[in-house]
Amino acid sequence: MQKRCRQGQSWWQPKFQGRGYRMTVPRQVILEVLSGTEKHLSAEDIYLAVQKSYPHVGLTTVYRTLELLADMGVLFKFDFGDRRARYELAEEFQVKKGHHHHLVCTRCKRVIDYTEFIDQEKELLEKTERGLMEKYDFSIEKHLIQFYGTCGKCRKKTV
Amino acid sequence: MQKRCRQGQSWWQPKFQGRGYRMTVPRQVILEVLSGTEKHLSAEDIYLAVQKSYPHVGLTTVYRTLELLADMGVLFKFDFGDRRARYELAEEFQVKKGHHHHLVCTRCKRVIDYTEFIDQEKELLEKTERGLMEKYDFSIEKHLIQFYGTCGKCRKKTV
DNA sequence: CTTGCTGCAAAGTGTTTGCATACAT
DNA sequence: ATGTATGCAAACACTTTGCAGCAAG
Repeated sequence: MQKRCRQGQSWWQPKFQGRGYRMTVPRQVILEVLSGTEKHLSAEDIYLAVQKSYPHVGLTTVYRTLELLADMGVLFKFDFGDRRARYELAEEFQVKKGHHHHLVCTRCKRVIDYTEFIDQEKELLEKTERGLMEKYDFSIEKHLIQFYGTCGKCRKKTV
Repeated sequence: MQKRCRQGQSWWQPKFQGRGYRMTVPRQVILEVLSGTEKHLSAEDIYLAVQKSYPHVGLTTVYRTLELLADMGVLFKFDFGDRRARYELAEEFQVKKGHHHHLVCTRCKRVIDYTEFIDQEKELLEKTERGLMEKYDFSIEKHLIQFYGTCGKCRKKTV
């Protein structure tokens, strides 16, 4: 019933203008796709999703937009070991997901987001970051925590 | 003065035989290269190092050996965002480095190994792993922790 | 009207695969 | 002797780049 509101000025409008970038239709659509999912989309996933409503948008534009957004810190690029980059909107722009880390199955490449233990982690991470910044003269912007292993399904499959 | 001992049966000999794999010269040389460095080598780095003493060894063999070793858990494959995979011998086979994590400069891609706070981390990680394994029916084999930011040099360079 | 953005096609790059030969066990 | 391992060349798959036209501010 409810149609997409594309004309409405969203939170990202000022983010772009501030840097001299332009807000265009392809960029808006890509941002909407990223906003509307909880999955870890690849560039091609995004391209295909965009194609449904805007068939003329090219894969190149998707790549260029993703790079731009990553540079702006609006989204993060992940490598889960399946050869293609995966993208996820940064927490502050995610409606559906909060701060979480990843659990990656090394066999089927499935990725589970988990939010447990985040609070204890957070405390330790902040302490660690402060220490590292001082010792190595490094300004830390983000962290990555991932656990690798085998999911239940895969363990049952191959004995 | 001291020449390399290649014929000596090393720790990896039984590792290979146990699985029906064969110990060959290229594999030994690749393992030696990995053992003798503290750096995070790419496949090509390793290939070039191997070439110095064994010019006939091909890049393909390097890739295949690295994949084999990664499957065996003898080495880990990392992605630091510079488009090529980096390899590091697992702790138990590393002479020079103990357990550590990585600090990655997103500009120059330099990687610093740090060992601070590892003990506190370890405790928390173990607790987290136990919790996650139970909740998600996931057998965790390893974890990855990386901090991203900008190193001192790069911060000074571009204002 | 200026300059950033786009699509297309082509090029690039790290990595993988097919196949005949060589070699470890 | 048997089947794994190797090297070469070619194929792959994801990503990037060049360029002329388009459009946002």
